[in-house]
Amino acid sequence: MVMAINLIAGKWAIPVLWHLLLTEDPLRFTEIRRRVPPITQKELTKQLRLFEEQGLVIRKPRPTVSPHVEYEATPLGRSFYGALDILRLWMIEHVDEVQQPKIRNS
Amino acid sequence: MVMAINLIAGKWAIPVLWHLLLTEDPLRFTEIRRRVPPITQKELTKQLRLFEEQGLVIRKPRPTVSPHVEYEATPLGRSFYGALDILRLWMIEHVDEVQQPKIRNS
DNA sequence: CAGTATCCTTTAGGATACTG
DNA sequence: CAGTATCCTAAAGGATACTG
Repeated sequence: MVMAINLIAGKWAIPVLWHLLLTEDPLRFTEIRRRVPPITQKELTKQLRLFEEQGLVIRKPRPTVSPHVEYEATPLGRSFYGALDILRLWMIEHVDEVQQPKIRNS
Repeated sequence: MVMAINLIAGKWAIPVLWHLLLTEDPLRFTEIRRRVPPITQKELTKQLRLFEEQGLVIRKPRPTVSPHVEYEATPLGRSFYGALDILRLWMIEHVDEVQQPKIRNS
């Protein structure tokens, strides 16, 4: 459980993965960046490398005339859709009941 | 979705919440610590305060002869059980497919 | 276009000592 | 027993400049 949560920990993990799960098609680096503002190049690169290492996402360089790189969820990545969707539904149902902590104390 | 994940982000959030969800009974501070090693007093206090602020857990001081404090999941906290269980089941099913990243790069 | 490299600030979290 | 307070280190993450 903790391991599963670690996959989607980090500020940008869910937004990035979610966009890759919402489409059948691969997305280009720049396109992901456009859909997940305001993520920086550094953080997007880091997150994609991490997903790739973990096997949730596959990287596909396209050495065409206008060279670019596409990213796509693997079957393992796609198997995570249900868990994310449960979290999404829980949030929709309970968002109003959750109190926002003044400071995430320290 | 991101909001839901933030509730259970942090190193000790899931272990602490899970133990409170697995029992009907309130748990004492020291009992939680015993079940979630090796959490420090500081981190357990911080996490419980955070859950309390968010409305997932309720704090019940018992001013008895041997004074102590009990913690219990609220109905809102208990409503999170399903989401955590999905993550648990996903992990059980896919733990072997996930590659451990060498370094959680930076 | 899709990255690296570097510098910097903020936050998380551990260790330890102390207290009503 | 159930905390605070303090100090410290490590990790996360932002900003910016550079590159094959």
